[in-house]
Amino acid sequence: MKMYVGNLSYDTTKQDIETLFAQHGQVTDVHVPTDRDTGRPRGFAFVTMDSKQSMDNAIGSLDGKNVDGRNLRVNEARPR
DNA sequence: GTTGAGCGTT
Repeated sequence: MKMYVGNLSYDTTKQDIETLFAQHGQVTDVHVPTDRDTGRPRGFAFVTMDSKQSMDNAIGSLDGKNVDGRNLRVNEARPR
């Protein structure tokens, strides 16, 4: 139950994401990768939820949502 | 600014 959250503002934190997604289902994990060289957020994140239902619900409600001046992109994550 | 790490040879 992993999904990709892209087009994030660099001001959006892990905490912000967790709060957003928790409103649509049970969030089990949030990961915000930072650039290995610059230490800067990369502008996207990964959220894991407890079920596909939660995931679909969150995607349907949050994809395209304007947060911090940017429209979120939410969909199922690709394999790493 | 669009698909995760870190160690250090998988």
